[in-house]
Amino acid sequence: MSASHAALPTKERILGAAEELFARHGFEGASLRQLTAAAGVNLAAVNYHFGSKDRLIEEVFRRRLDQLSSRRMAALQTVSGEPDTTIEQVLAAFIVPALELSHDGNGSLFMRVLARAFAEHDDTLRKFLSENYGHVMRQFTAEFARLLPHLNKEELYWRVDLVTGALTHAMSGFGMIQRKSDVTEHVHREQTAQHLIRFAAAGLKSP
Amino acid sequence: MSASHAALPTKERILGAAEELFARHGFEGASLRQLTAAAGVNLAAVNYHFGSKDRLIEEVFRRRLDQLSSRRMAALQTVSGEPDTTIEQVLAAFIVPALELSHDGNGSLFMRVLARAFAEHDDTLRKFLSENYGHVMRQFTAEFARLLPHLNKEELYWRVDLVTGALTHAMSGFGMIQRKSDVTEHVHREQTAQHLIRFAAAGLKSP
DNA sequence: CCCGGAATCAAACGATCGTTTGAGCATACG
DNA sequence: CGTATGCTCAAACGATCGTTTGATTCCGGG
Repeated sequence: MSASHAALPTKERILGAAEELFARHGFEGASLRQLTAAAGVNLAAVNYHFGSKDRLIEEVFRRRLDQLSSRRMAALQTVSGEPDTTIEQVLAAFIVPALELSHDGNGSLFMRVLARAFAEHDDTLRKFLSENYGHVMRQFTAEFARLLPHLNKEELYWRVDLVTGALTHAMSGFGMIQRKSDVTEHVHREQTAQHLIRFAAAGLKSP
Repeated sequence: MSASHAALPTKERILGAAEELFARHGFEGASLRQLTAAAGVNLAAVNYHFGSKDRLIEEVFRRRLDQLSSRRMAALQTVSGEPDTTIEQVLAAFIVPALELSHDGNGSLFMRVLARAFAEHDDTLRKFLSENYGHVMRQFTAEFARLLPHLNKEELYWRVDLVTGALTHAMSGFGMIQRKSDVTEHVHREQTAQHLIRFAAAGLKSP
């Protein structure tokens, strides 16, 4: 039934199963025995290919965040710095790549993994995220600062922070909003993006 | 050093230590041995007083959520149903009690516990929260519906959901916003409430 | 053909988990 | 005084955790 038992190499199968089980049971809650069983590989394969469980966790993040960050930066480049750039365009550059991530593979589960990582307050993990992907947030914040010159630094940071909270919440599927069976996933993703962008833009623009 | 070794009864000491360690290490990450050691009680005391770790977790929620919910409902009663009720008033009734929770005891840690509970996607816990405290969210949503009659049901649900995400994010101390040393905690709490209310009100009112 | 490094495997390691047990202690009531 | 009752304690239970080991299988280059 599960397609992950296909001809994929062992490393990829472990990463896929890890993403799913970390999202479902957390980093401490998902054991390597559950994980390797789901991936259809031997228990020792994790330590052989990744060295330890912690390094496996890092790889799960790296695989998804590398493409997410580059897509976000690329999208931001095409709209930023212009005289007619809009808040909505910058928000779209931030949001749409994240929603698209849930298109391929089990990417949607990764947003739940990410939300968990935030909730866990794990200093090691936060440092890893900040060091490797902090420049993306800084770039977006700089563009928001340009488009909202009337906001002082503190106000701006607050609002960007609240936007991030709303996005993380929505993208990780916390809330009550679920896709109805009569809309395709593609349509649902576009609706989600529109709701997010409209809400966040209003909050950011508030005088 | 830790004040929790005072004359408090065993049950209270366990609940206090549990709140702190669950916030810091998660429900699965915090062991009963760490927990009872921090509380200065015997390992078996948890199972004696609470029956199991799961029931202890429920009690941690019940203790804080009972007062949070009743304070929210009381605050809502004083402003709802009037012809001149404002969105900001309803938001304040929702937000301020949560921020005040972090005033007494280690209540601030509880918001992190709550954020974790959302992130964990634990069905048992979500069912418990929904059954015992779902009526609060429903009451607030009904009042928002009255004040925003131009929004259809789906739009309203989306926006309330995004507001909840922003609040949870901010109140659990995810983001970069930290209290500066030159402002008292009381002032910081008022500033936080103002930022939250302004941002959320703008998002809700967006046409 | 054969050999050598990569990969997989079953099995075991010590540590730690939540829970249970039964003896010991306290305080209050007849 | 004797004895219940509520609570605490050290110790042990079986289960499960991440990790390591050493043997076995697989496969391409000399």
